[in-house]
Amino acid sequence: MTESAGNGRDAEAVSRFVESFAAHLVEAGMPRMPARVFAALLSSDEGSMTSAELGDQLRISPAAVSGAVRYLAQTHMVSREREPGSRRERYRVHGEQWYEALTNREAVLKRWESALRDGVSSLGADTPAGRRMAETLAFFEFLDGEVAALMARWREHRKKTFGTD
Amino acid sequence: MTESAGNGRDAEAVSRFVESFAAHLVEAGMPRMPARVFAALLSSDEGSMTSAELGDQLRISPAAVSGAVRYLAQTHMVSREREPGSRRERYRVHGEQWYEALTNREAVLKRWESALRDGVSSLGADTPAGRRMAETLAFFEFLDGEVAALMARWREHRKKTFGTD
DNA sequence: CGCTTCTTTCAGAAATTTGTGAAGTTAAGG
DNA sequence: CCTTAACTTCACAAATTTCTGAAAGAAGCG
Repeated sequence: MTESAGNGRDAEAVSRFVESFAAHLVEAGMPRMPARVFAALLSSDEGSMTSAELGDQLRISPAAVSGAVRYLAQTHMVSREREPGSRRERYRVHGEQWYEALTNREAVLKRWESALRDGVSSLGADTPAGRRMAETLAFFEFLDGEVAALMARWREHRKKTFGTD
Repeated sequence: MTESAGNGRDAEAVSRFVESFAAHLVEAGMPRMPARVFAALLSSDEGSMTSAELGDQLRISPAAVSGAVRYLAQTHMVSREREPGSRRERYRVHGEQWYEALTNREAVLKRWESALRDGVSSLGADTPAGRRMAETLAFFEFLDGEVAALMARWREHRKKTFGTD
């Protein structure tokens, strides 16, 4: 049997997956440590781990965990919660909502739109470059509306498929 | 008047916009030089520039232009074209299609799905972590289908708004 | 063919990013 | 309060990335 402890998981395979998944996140622009920590959390059965568990599994210092977790919390990909009656903290992935956060660029889209508006006026609304910028702006505005609707459809779809709501 | 040459553009303002737009791209995960080059191209009236023009405007070496352009070409954000009867090359943004490229993750989505499938089997389809992974996978598969439809709606919307097709 | 103009490659310098150990801070539990 | 467990911050060393100058490589043009 390839399983180590009685935890019902092949630690080797899980670790490989964690690292490979983290690599994808890195490629998508996430810093290395946050990516590894996030992948580890996502692969945990509880969906949450303590700082010590993370440092232990990933072989990184408490400082690295701290930095990674700060990043993840700021970008709303994990939440921190205090273990009652202990100075231990748990970091948790919002179960099925993390990828919603990924697409829920809300604020991000707004910043892009604002930057593009600046562009249109810097370039001149009546120039070819300005028009190109205006069209890009229109695309983002369009996206803005579509994303919300798309996520609504997903929740519907998920409920039908998983019964999870 | 704040315009310098007779080119009808406030070079200062345009440059500021180029740098600020590039900064957004960097934040979104694009390397610095490609981002700056891309922003410059996007802000040009012709939608295309030569290597020399780019190096000149951005104050970077030919080597840097070369590297940036290679990146952009590989990711399909610009195309290279030879100026007929010259060894000069022009780099061009695909007008209104660059942001389609941004969303047209096609291959990217497939890679994620494949990684997630690995995850489900590494974690065990019957474990909590495995189920979480399976649901994420379902989300990406869902996205896959939605993105195409969304872009179709955009083209429709664009035609109505800009008459550009 | 060789000259010339442009682009690419490459090795290395410079800057940036990353992760650590160690000291510092906070808060639980006596 | 004091002790101690846990997390955070900070300065720095190490690794990585980024950009350049220089040299080599194409390709038009005579």
